[in-house]
Amino acid sequence: MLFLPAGTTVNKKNIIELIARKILEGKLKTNEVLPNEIDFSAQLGVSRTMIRDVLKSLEEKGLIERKTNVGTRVLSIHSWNLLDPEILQWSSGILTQSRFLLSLLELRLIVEPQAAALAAIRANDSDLMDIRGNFARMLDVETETGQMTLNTEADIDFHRAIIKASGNLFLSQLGGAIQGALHHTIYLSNKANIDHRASLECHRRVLFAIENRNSEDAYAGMCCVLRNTINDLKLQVSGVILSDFNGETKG
Amino acid sequence: MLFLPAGTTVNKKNIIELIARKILEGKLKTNEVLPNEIDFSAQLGVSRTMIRDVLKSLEEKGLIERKTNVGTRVLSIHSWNLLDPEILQWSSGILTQSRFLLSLLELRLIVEPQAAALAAIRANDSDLMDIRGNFARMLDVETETGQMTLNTEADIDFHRAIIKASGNLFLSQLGGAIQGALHHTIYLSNKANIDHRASLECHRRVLFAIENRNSEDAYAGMCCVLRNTINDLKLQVSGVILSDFNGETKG
DNA sequence: TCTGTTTAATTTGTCATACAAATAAATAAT
DNA sequence: ATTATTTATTTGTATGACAAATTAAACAGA
Repeated sequence: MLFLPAGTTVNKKNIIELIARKILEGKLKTNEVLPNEIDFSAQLGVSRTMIRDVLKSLEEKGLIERKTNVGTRVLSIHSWNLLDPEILQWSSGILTQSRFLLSLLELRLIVEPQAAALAAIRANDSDLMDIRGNFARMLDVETETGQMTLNTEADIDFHRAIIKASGNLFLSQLGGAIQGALHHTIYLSNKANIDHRASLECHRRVLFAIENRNSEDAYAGMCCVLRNTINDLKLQVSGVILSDFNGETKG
Repeated sequence: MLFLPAGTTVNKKNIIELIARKILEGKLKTNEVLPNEIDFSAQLGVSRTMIRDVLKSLEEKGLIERKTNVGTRVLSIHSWNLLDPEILQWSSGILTQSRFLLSLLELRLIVEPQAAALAAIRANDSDLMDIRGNFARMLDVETETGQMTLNTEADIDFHRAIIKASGNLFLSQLGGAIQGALHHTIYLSNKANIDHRASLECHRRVLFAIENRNSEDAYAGMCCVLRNTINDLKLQVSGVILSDFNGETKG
């Protein structure tokens, strides 16, 4: 039985998110069969039409599969469309699991330095203004404790602006996908309660490199930024990019 | 007025593909408004229910946007979910446009060498068997003209197996997305009617490197493979990864 | 004539119901 | 026991009606 949290308005978006989160968090397990459409709609107090719309959305995201006379089955993580921005946004619950989080950081390590290098080559005036502006906003910090903290939203926008400036259609899409995840890694990083002076300097280095059309340094600077993030998260990583997941075996 | 090609059965999948291709090929231009649901369903001879299902799919892929009393508007390429495997598969028509094709090759240059390096570290026995098997299949060539050609499907599977062996959840997803595109670049490459002996040797180098757990060489080998592809396509590329798109300006 | 408000028209969104198609499970026939 | 047939269940499609949202038109007032 699934229920919307009290006070939540019953609409399509909320129902989709409710079910999606249950699946992503593992409350609804792989191969588990959901109620049939009639019962399901009755349980949630909506029409079958709406439930079908909801299930269609979840199906397109690779979370479920529907078959006549079988019903709606939950698919495994290998079928999930992890790059879907909404999926990432709803994945806060599983982002602490190392396999997932490390895969994500690994992706960032692969993509973002190259994106920064390309941005150094291709960024136009508008792109530069965006990147510069977001860097400036990062400094708007409330120094309550005197410790150096950064503006999370500006940090995210900074990374996004660089990916956009890379001028690559597919990287831009990944940027959209990474955004939700960035939010969480940065959040976790901030929660780790670490002084971000070093990180800020790396960010500045990236900005300068892009402004000076120095793609090698942009690449190196972005590596530095990400290495800082990894250190902040106290994750054990090594190897070419990131080595094996702390001895975890693959699925 | 949209019509399905003669002989095509009228079902959801075909209608989705029909409209999607029209949008991807530019026959339906950005901001263009499609017929309302009633008229549209009448034109295609299906129910409004089905048209709504079709439009919902297209909406989730970022191709269109629906608004009350405005109708269904075609969105610009920046909203398209380019990483969706189906979108890539249907994009054959625009894959010859340099901006799109180069963005794609660039993505492969960024992702695949790193994936090969990771595969060298993490591939298990099953992964190795897959990679080895696909390489072997590449050699099953019909040497009609005596010229060296490769088995396209095996080639694709080879790349896919490596990305899968990287053990990274997100790279695997990209692999699925890249697959359709791989098909086309390899197709174009084959059409270029070039001797693939050199390319095959690079592939072999990647296989050996992964088998010997030599990630640096796996990385270098994959770069070699891709550089071959780029040469085959006779594309002008330079710079850190790939330089500016032959003087094209960004949008 | 211009401006702001109200009204009407259009289009998507939701609901209810009925039936078709597909498929798994139960049953009967050999 | 095996195979074919029937039956039941579940999703898929069709239809018609109304709700909700939003644009466009009509209109009133200055």
